[in-house]
Amino acid sequence: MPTDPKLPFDPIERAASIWSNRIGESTPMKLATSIMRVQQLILSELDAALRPYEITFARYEVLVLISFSAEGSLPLSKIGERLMVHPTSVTNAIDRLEAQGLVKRRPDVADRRRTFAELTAKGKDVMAASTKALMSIDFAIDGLDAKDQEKTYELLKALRSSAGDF
Amino acid sequence: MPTDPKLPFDPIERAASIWSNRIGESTPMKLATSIMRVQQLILSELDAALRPYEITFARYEVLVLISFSAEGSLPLSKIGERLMVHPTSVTNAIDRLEAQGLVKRRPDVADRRRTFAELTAKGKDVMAASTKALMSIDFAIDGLDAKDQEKTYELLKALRSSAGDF
DNA sequence: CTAAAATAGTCGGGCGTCCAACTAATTGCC
DNA sequence: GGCAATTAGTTGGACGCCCGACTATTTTAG
Repeated sequence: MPTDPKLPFDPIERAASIWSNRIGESTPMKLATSIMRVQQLILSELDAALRPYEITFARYEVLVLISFSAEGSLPLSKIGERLMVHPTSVTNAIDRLEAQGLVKRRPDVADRRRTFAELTAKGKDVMAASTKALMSIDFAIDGLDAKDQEKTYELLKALRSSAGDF
Repeated sequence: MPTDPKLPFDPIERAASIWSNRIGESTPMKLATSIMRVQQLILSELDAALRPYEITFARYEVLVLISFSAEGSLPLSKIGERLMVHPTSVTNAIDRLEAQGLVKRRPDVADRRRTFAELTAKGKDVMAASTKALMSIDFAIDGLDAKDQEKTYELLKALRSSAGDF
């Protein structure tokens, strides 16, 4: 496997160093891939627990968020802001939830650009039942004790805030 | 917001407890959502750094993995196994990489079920250049010092292994 | 008071991930 | 040896996420 002589390093060696743990070096890429893998694990568990209710974790979050609101409804933009997802992702989620009869769109008469989303009776039922299901699963996160969970959370919080994520 | 009397708890209160930090309680869901957010942040940074090379981090990982192999090629099944993704994700990634001329499929004459993927010259060039790019970005992970990175990694490793992820 | 800028939401398209189902080929077992 | 079980890869479809572009409305500035 010949190395391009123009390059200031051996690409193979360099790439290998991303994942291999060179003594005394920090290995950000190793951590990055680990985070991605853990995320995949957790999301898969959550989605599996929610499958009987025919919703995903993404949609579950939307349901919970709406039910939180004082008035029982939320403008779509607020949802996107709180969940930190793109506006189009909110449109997509609300589309599906509405098609399932769990959520209803309601225009804002005060500001006609805005649209509220509110739970239907069925939406509230599904939210309650799926919350119960989520509480009872044996969670990957539970592999850590409460103290380590807290420690991990604090480390990730530091990471996020230094990345400008509030 | 009336609560369904059939339910053994107030769904709204219960759901709220997922995210709010009740004193002295472990909050696995809070950690779960934090992990998902961090993953999103990191992946977005990596993909942005790779955009000039017209590849994503998912495809970058495939390139690196193939270049690692002793023979310079890898059966698709091995790629999926190492990256811990579904076989269809590998097919998808290799399809795109092949369409870009970065990878070539080669049938295995010994076992005709299998297909090897190997880098083209262009694939090697892109791998080298994009690796260089990834090395030079200011990474969200760098918000933690080397010691905290290691600590986080160890915590996540414990989490993964207890979830049966090897 | 009007024109420019900002905000809210949607549509179309690209990408990655998974699942179910299917074909082809190889292994294993009786 | 021959048929069942396993393995490798693909196809089609569902979902979530983002981006760019676009419409409609409201704010803001001159």
